[in-house]
Amino acid sequence: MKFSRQRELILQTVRQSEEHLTAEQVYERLKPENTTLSLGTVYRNLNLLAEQGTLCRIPVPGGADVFDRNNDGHQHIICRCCGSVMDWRIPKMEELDQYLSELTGFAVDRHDFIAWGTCKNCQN
Amino acid sequence: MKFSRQRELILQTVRQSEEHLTAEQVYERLKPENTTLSLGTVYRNLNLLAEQGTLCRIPVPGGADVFDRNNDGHQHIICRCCGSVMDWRIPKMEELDQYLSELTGFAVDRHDFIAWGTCKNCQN
DNA sequence: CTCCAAATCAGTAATGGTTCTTATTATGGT
DNA sequence: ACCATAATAAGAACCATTACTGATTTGGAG
Repeated sequence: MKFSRQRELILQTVRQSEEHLTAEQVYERLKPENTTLSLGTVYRNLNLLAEQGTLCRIPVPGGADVFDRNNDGHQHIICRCCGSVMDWRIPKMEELDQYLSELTGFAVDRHDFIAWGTCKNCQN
Repeated sequence: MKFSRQRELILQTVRQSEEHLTAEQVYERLKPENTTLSLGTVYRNLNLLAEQGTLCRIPVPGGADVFDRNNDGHQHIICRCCGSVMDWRIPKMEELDQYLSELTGFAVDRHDFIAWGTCKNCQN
């Protein structure tokens, strides 16, 4: 894998963000100072980094997927109202893959868990 | 909600299927004998039935959502290889929403859980 | 049964997120 | 400096899904 300025910028953008970002958001943040950057490049690199395990791609039913700097096993809670994505580490959750493999015969290697609700802010 | 022949056909198709079906698959099964049926109608009715709780819509990252006749709390395991979707009931999983609500401050009302792996058939 | 408003429909256009294609440019080893 | 390879920008293509349109069906009231 060759070094590329774009890939570095994209990785740093996700790493430096407190929130989870969509590809579009990464693009918008970088575009002003990198006028030739293209959205396709953002997607390609985010996918590469996710496959390689550097980042984590979180599928969001009904919306654009978001990318997370943390790749350790944790789960996500999405606010129906404002769309914010919160991380939460649910104990015993990693053991589930093993548990499911034994019981179902599937060779389970990962899972997506998304809880839906209303965040504290939006409850007011 | 008024009675409609189309809605009834769509519901029966999902109910009678052993597998989980995409909207497209429901459409393909009904189209031959219902030549004027349109895909939009299938989507609209599947959504209605899902909102109403009669069916369950399962989001499939990277593919078309599937619909399930069972709406009781259970989880899904998808084969990366053949795409088949298996149901599995994971104990204690319903309690998670309550658990998360207490800990995170979100008012959690549901969750999606999808495990990814290789089914027994495809392992050979 | 007939009339009518509301629900539903078929057909099709539009949307949005994402990937693919193509021709061009950057990278890093020799 | 040269060259094969990787990466890029730009935009077209793709796919699942929804939105829009004007026509049709439904079920209750008279």
